[in-house]
Amino acid sequence: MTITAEFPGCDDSVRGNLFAVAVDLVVLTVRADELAVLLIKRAEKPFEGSWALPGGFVGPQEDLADTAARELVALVGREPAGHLEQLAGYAGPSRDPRGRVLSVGYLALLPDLADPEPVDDRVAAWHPVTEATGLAFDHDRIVAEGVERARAKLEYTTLAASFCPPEFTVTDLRKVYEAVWRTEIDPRNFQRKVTSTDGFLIPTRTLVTGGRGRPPQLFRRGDAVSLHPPMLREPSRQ
Amino acid sequence: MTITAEFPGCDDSVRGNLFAVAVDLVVLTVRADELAVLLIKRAEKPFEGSWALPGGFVGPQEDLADTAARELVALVGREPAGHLEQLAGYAGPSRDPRGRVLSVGYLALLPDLADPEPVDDRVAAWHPVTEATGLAFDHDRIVAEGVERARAKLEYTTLAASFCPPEFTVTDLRKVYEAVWRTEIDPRNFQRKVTSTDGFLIPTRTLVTGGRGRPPQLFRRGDAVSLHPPMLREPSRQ
DNA sequence: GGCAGTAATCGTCACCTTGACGTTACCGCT
DNA sequence: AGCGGTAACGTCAAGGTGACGATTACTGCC
Repeated sequence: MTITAEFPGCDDSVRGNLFAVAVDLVVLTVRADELAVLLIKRAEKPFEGSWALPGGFVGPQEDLADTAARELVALVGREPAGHLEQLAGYAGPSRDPRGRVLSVGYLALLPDLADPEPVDDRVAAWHPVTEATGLAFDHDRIVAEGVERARAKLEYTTLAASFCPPEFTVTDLRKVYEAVWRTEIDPRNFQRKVTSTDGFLIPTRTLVTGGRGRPPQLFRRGDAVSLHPPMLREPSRQ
Repeated sequence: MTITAEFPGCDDSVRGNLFAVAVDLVVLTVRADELAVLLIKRAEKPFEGSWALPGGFVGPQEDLADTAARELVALVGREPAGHLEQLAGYAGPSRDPRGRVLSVGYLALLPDLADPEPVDDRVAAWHPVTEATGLAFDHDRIVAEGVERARAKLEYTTLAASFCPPEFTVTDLRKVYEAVWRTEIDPRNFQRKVTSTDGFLIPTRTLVTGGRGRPPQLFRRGDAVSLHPPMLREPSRQ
């Protein structure tokens, strides 16, 4: 197949230097009080047998966000309730031994789901991010940047609720923060902060009975997207 | 030129759907108390005569950051003192009529320079961001995202100093914030904030004489990269 | 030199947020 | 009913910030 018909007006250096473009997903969730990333075991070369981010190539009529959404649906089986945003592009000249591949990382934050089904005969599994090292390609770096993006965004957005099911308690939400930041947060101060922030949480006036202790209230996520003022990871040395 | 030799192990859908990859620069500076972006007048189709972001294709052995740095040097003539970071990837199927082109936006924050020289016979000029509309391709959107990134980063980083020359006064720095945020800031509170933040500003103990009023002190930027606690654009309705 | 003008710098105060931590409310269990 | 456990509410001091007054140190003019 020749491609010289394309890119009229561009010189040969462009036509001779084309890229395959893939989208790689950093799908994060909170499982067992730990931040976890969804990985797929590679069944073919290169990096056969290694764990890698799920991903795929961008289709002929697709935009990047389309590809990311399509792959996310393929992974979790349905239109997910969480959050999806672009991370960055990665295009090191030797990042893929098969040829010149540019990957666009996408970050997805999802509620904890059942164990994932195999995708295209490849094993998929959640891994705590602390143990997700030695991945294929440059996926270690992409995971690291995704995790750092998630950590930072919890500070000044309400995205933590994306890790929660449609209805959740304040404690559920606090455990998300504690898992993502790997810190402990005072439950009383946390409750004051999130319930006093306009539009973060909508009380449903229903209680969760059956557990030990005083039954907590259920909340739904509100319309607010940003936290003003933010909730800072490292306190300002007060 | 055939490309079927590349991408062993990938199916034909990959080989038949390759992208040219370009880097587009959103170069921002503060001129005349306004945030301005560096644009180039296109001399060829498509969008002949329109203003566009400076950019170019990624070379065979280049990483994206290499391309961005190379183009920035070509634009401003020398290794610049400011800041350069990746914005995002843009790959809409019809964003370039010549073919499938993925652009990776890079954001550069520079001190105010002399009027730019023409680049490759194309006119280059600073435009206030408020007037930078109707650009070629999807560059309106890329500029908007770059400006928003810059606005957000001034809140919680010391990047505002990237808009300043090596030595600058507190008022210079405040005018950067005011230009980028399009707000007015109380000079006394601003001075207290930036001079009390450890590592933001290093006093040079030299004064600028010749102007009206009390001569201000000159500062250099310090090692700090983040602002803790941040300086928020919209006050928390105090 | 003395004075007004101007801008940088320092100071003050009230308000808000937050960290630390005590107290009360409401459940299941025995 | 008593108890343990968790949720929810209250209290207080410390620190940061907005609003704004006061002071300082220069230039330019008379």
